[in-house]
Amino acid sequence: MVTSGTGSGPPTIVSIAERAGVSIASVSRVLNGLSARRDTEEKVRKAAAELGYVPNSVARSLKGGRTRQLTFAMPDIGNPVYVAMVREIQAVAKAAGYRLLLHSTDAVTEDELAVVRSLAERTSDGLIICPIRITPQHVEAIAHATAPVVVIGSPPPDAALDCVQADSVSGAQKAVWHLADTGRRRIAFINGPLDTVPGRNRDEGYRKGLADHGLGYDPELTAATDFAVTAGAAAAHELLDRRPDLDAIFCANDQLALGAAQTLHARGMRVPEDVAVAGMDDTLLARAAWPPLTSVDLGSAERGRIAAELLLERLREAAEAPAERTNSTSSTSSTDDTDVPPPAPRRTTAEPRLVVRESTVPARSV
Amino acid sequence: MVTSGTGSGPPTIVSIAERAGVSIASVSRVLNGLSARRDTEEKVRKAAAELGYVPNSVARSLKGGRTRQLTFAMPDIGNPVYVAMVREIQAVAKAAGYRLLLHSTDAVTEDELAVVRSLAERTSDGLIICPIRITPQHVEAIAHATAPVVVIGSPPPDAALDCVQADSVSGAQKAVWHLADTGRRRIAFINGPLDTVPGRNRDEGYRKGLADHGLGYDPELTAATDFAVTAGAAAAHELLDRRPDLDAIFCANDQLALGAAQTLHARGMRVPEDVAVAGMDDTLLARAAWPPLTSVDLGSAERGRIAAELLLERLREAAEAPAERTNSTSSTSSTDDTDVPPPAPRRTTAEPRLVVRESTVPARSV
DNA sequence: ACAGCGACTGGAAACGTTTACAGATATTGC
DNA sequence: GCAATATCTGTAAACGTTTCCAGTCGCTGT
Repeated sequence: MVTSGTGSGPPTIVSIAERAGVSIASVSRVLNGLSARRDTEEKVRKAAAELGYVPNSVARSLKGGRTRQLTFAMPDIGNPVYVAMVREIQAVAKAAGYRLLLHSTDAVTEDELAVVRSLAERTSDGLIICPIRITPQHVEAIAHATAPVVVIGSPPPDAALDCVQADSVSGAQKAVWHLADTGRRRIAFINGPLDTVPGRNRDEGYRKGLADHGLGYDPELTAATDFAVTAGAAAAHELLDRRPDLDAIFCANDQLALGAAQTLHARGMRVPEDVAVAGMDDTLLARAAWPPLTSVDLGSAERGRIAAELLLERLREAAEAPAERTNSTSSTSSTDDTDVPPPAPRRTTAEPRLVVRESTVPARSV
Repeated sequence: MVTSGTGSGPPTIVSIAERAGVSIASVSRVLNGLSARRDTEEKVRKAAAELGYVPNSVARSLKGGRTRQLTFAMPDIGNPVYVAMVREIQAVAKAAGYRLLLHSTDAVTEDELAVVRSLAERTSDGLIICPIRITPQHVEAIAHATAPVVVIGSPPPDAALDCVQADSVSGAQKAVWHLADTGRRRIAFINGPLDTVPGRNRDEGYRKGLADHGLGYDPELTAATDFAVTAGAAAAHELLDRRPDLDAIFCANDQLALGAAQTLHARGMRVPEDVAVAGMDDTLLARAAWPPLTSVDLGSAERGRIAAELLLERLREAAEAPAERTNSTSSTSSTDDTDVPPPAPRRTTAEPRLVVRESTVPARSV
């Protein structure tokens, strides 16, 4: 079917126009489904089919100002939490006819900012970004971005950004409640870095959870480290050395919990009989572990989906109200520096969900 | 810094040219580092900085014919094997200044073919594709693709495609050797679907491995199912019902192995004392399981990296030898239908690597 | 001071589309 | 059969860049 065109290179509407004996305008119209005379349409379709024509999306983007591409930037694709997001975002984007550009920032702030700024290159129509820390520079950059941006994470409350948050405070709280409810009293906590939003929030939830059940906060029962399996294993050793009497370990994510569980196994302690273990994020690791880990689903998948939908909505809005500033009268509105009439930033929060498995509650039926 | 340009819209080289009082050609040259008079360069840089200019990559692509984008298409981003690939590909692409487009095909053949064909839209400069099954249509489509394609997988031997293969035959074989070497005699096998390339190859490796050790092939010891945790658990139940005396279960991937291990736990059998378990792919699941799973690393990460490097090399080649057909003399070469002088397709195979963990060999030191 | 030369610059075309506009047909009503 | 109209078509401009080709400028050597 693919007959080479008149000249070199792939077929264009020009080749089609020549072969069909019509103008390029007619070709374009037919191919875009606008009305045309019967025989014109036939000639064009025939020529296009014979040449194996496929429209050049770059040229189309240049003319139309839209690339039909979205970008998702996250710290590390190796982390199952982000995988869940990618998956949902990809699905939503695909359904809406958008391609998805993936960007790994390796949790480097400079990189994250670069991604936001690169929107000015007009490589993609919008961005979903999942920053590990949200600095004032992030807020600044995102607020002035050239295209819609949705943040997955928790910017400071005064930042006027579209975002989809996890409620890790009440997530952690729920986990602690569950542990306390099932009779645990000396609940240790292995957290990630305290200078990150998730780290701080989980710490807060842990303390609240304890307080709700009249349990005291004991610094000896807590450890802060990296969000990684080996770090979890090491921290668990430390905690057990310090407080051999602990009866539960709550971990700020599943990786840490996995490490903790492995340490317990290695020390010959039974989970959950001797020590209960709970994690967070409810990744596939939680189901993979033995015993399967109780974990708090912070809704990664849901957040990804919501973020993608929100972004698409912003794009729709932008398409309807083109960002023209009508200089109708004189400069009545003296606010000349803020150039966008901001469309009420939206904050959504995904509700955390506790998923109880056998790492905290012994299986009833074998 | 971002002063709004003369007209509306984002700054372009035209705005810069106006502001600097030079031609757009000079602006382009300065911005691309070509030689210019001292004061011209200064004027241009100053104007560009004041306007906050960022080059429009779409226009650039249209002119240059390159998008600086690569596409990776795989069945399902949820699968850790593909995550490993994405990660490596993203890293290589990023280092070379390419963006990465991600495409989930959901293992639908039609979708895979569509991705290959969509290269004609010139949305990306090259494609890495990981088809679940490779049909003649795949081969056909890839051979005639408008841009370089690298296949991760095993096309039929006569297909002239660039590809990076896993050697799952000898991978499976190695696993069986290991089980036999450590004293197992009744080695069961839980496989994935037999009508896929991986399924067939792993079956072959299993049989070879048994034969190498003088063990007979017993259909009662094998099961074929889906590549999923629950499927693995169910299959293990079946096998144990049928042959309670089995002393090892080799699984065609980690998910299946995980399911099998869970079934063993649930039945109160010890791993590895009663039954050894081994998986394949060496995903993070293998490390997450308890006991950690012995697994065969088929080199997903490595294959991703190699595929990306190979693709980049093809792109370099294509850039150097532009696909011009010089009609110098008359049609001496009568081969008129094959339009590309094919540059010797390259087949690479990643060497499988057995990773021994405690699911087959008891830990020595506690 | 002038020819000759080199370095730099600006005009214009090109990449492949979409689309406003005006001009050319075909259709309708009488 | 003719005017009025509706429908369709072609020309040309535009999107933002890079790059070819002449042309201009300033410099060197004499």
